[in-house]
Formats: sequence, structure tokens, C-alpha cells
Amino acid sequence: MRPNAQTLIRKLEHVTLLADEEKQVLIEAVVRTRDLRPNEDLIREGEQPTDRHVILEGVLCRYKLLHEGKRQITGFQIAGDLCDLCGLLMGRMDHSVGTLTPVTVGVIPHQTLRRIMECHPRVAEALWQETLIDASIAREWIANLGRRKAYQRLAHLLCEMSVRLKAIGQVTDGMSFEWPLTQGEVADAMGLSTVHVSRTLQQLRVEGLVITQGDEIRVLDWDRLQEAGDFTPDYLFLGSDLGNRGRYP
Amino acid sequence: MRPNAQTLIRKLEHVTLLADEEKQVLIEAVVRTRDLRPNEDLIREGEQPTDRHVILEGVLCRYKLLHEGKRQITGFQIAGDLCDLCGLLMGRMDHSVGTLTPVTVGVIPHQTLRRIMECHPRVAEALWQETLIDASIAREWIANLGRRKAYQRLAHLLCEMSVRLKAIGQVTDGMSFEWPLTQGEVADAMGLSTVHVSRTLQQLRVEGLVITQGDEIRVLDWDRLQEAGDFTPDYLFLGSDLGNRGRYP
DNA sequence: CGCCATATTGATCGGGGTCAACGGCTGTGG
DNA sequence: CCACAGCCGTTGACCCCGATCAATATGGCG
Repeated sequence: MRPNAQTLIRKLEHVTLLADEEKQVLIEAVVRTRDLRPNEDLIREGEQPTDRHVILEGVLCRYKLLHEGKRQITGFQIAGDLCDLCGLLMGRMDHSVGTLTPVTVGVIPHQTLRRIMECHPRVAEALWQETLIDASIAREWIANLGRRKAYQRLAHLLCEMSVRLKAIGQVTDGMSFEWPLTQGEVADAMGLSTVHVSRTLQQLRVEGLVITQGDEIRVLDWDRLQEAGDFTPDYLFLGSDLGNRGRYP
Repeated sequence: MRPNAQTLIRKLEHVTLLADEEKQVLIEAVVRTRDLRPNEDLIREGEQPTDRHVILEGVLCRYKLLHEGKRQITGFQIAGDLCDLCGLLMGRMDHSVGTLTPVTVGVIPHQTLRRIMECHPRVAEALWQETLIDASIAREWIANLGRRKAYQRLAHLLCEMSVRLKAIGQVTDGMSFEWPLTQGEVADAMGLSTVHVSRTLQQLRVEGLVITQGDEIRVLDWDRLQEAGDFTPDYLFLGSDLGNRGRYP
């Protein structure tokens, strides 16, 4: 049952090791799953939902709508991510979360999570860390949007997604992964127009950095892609440096 | 002694009410103060500092350096803000924090803060909330950089700063406040060039939305400024809606 | 007073937005 | 089975916001 609830654990343990009991409690916290179709909202800005959600499968995005029908995607979320932790403590969402693909989420009742946090401070800390990583990614996006131009920006996004997907085992044979985003969605994330996303992606293909085949992207030259995007994975807090992981008894 | 340590308390209580004892503990956690001059780094990206800092006076910014000497400021910090909470849990800074003005910070030893968090879960929660608000502001900046053009972007920044400064009592007679930022710094925050910041600010002045007098900015027409910047203060979590404040016993 | 950082203004250039047309793909209904 | 409609990606033409370069105030500060 719930074969994928492990993804959350795996994610949390990138930074903080958990005891078996803590893992068990978390897995049991998922009282049910919920399936969503593409382009559905899981939560909307301003809402005050009573359940929390872990992504078990699929891709979602945080986004904000601004006047004139413009949209800005502020981050992507993949399996193992917690969608709405901010709602847990702030009581109200400052942004919406919507699906980009078919999605399965695990539902964790607000109260359950609160109780877990009280009894298991290390779990609370791991969750806190998740939100800090989220913030770190957001800051990197600010830099990406503010100071890099389209070509570098897209390269950077591809690097980020490929590292994050790799961390959850969704990169096959080293260099290719599912890319379920339309160019319009990429545009809304990178602050560009769809037209320019198309041209710029093409550029990346012409340069031989990536190729796309259907819903899949294959990175042909990781080093040059990373360089093009001025990318370093530090801000994702995934890698071999493990934060204060050593504190586990 | 430390007349300004209250600013932290006031800030935290925007979202969570604290018991007197908790406030006292926090105030005593500040073992000393430290003065910095303008353009000094408090912490640098990658560092793993052992103290935490509360701003008692002055303005700082989070920033990242990218190749080619470019800089992106990812957020401003004012009195009452905690500079480096991310370092507390992540063990490593993903960005630098530097001063923009003369600054006084309160120093809180890492271990002290950890102990406080263990003994006073509500304080831990309040701190967590601070980091969540930080993340919320970052997301709003992403939208600002990605989907608004210079004029709206600057208007939005002015709105944000004036609301935040008002919340800590640094807006005099309703509409004017210190603006210690150079146009170069504004440019690095808004993803623009200094030249264009100059022109756009001028535009705001010509339109009669603000006037600048020395280091001070006065908002002449709040409604139009807010409209120009497509600004709503919800994401700052300061206002009359107080999150889950009710939970205080 | 001269020096340096900052602000302003003008001129020019280019990245990327916008508008529009077109082709490919998928789904749906006659 | 085909016709048609949408959605998505691609390509071209044109234009504008904002970057860049450069020169000129302005204003502390030694």
C-alpha cells in the first residue's frame, strides 16, 4: 500500500536522518490519496485548507496570478515534495498550487501533522528544512529572473530540474528525463513569452546541449549546459554535503 | 539595555503571540550587539557561522553574486528581521547578507537559539513562520521580476518597503520614510540597470506618486502607487489578518 | 580643493515581446 | 473513416522596453 510514500521520507532524509519510528509515523500520517488531472488546482491563493499534501506522483507548480491575466510560476514540485506547508503555519496560502500532469498526492490531515510535530521535534525540523530549501530555490529563481537572459535562464532551469529529478530517481541512464511542461508553462516560470521559449530551446538544441524527443529531454552535454546556465547545485541542498546530518544520534 | 531587542518580539508577534516568559528568554538570548558599517558582509554564501543575528537597526540585503560580476539582491531586511535563520537549520548559507547602511545587530549564539527552540516550541514555530514569510516575499519578488515591467516593479518595491517599514514604526506622519538605497542597489534588486532605475524613479516622481528629498521618500498618492505596482500586502502577513494567532492559550 | 561615488541625461543598440500565419497532433463527433 | 476544432510548437516581421555607452552634474569627504 502506498508504495510511493517512501518518496517523502527519502526527500526529508536528504538533510536530516530520521529514526525508524519517525519514518513510520510519517508514512501512517497519509490517510488517503487523491488523484488530480492536469491543470487542476490543488489549493488556491488565500485559501485556508485543512489538509496537507505530499506529492506521490506527477508534477505541480506554485503560481500567482496578476492582473491582465498574466501568470507567474514560482516553482515546480515533484514527487516527495510537500505542497502546502506554508498553509500549515501561516493559516493562509500566499499562492496557488496547480497540477501540470496527472497527479497523485497523499493527504495528511492538518491535525495529524501538528501532533507529529509536537511529539517528534526532529520531524518538525525536517519539515522546516524543506520549507527553507524551498526558499533557497526561490532566491535562486530571483537571481535567474533578475540577472540572466533567456538562454542562460532556460539552461539553468533544465539543470535544476534534472538534478532534482535525479535525486528522486527519475533520470534514466544518466541523462534523460520526462519533461511534461508546455512551452507556455516554461514561459510563465521563466518570465518569457512562449515564442521566445520556443526559439531559445531551439538554440539549446542547435548548440547540442539537449535534445527533446516527445515528452522527454535528454541532456547531451551536462558540463556545457551547467556552464551555460551558470548553475551550481548547492542551493538545492541535495548533494554530498549533508547539512547538519551528523546530528543524528 | 538593548532598547531595540523589542523589535524582534514585535515582529514575531505579528503572527504568533508569545508568553511573557518566551519573550524574556528571547531578549536574553542576545548576548551582545555588533556594529557594522555600510557595504560590509555579515555572512557570506557558503559560510557556516555559529551565531545568529537579529537586526536592531539599519538595512541589510540578501544577495547572490553571479559570474561576470553581476549581483542580484534577493530581499531587504530591516529592524526586527532575522538575517540568517537558514544557516541555523541548513548548516550553510545559500546566499550572502550585507549591510546597506550602518547596522547594529543582536548576536544570538547558535546553541542558545537551539536550546530555546527545544524548550519553547512556540518560539520555534514563530521563527519558522518568519522563514515562511521570507519565502512568501521571495515568491512575490519572482512574480515582480518575471511579469512586471520596470515602472510597476519599482512601484511594487516602494509599496512593499513602505508597508514593512510602517509595521515597525519607521514611517513618519503616514507617508514618508528613510530610503537609504542607492539606485545601483535598487537596480540589483529589481533586475534593472542603474540608468533605467533613475529614469523610472523620475517617472514615478513626474506622475506625482512619490517625491524624494535626500535620503527620504514620501508617498504622495498611496492608492495610485499601489495600483501602479499591482500591490496587495497579503503576502507580507502583517495586516489585520493574523494567521493562526488565536491559538495562544 | 580634488577625488570618488552617485544621479541624471542623451544617443544608440539589442533582447525579447507582440502579432500573425502555419503545421502537427490529438480528440471528438458526424 | 474522415472532418473539424483546439492546443501546441515553430517561424517570420516588426517594434519597444530597457541595456549599454558616454558625458555631465551633484554632492559628500579627505
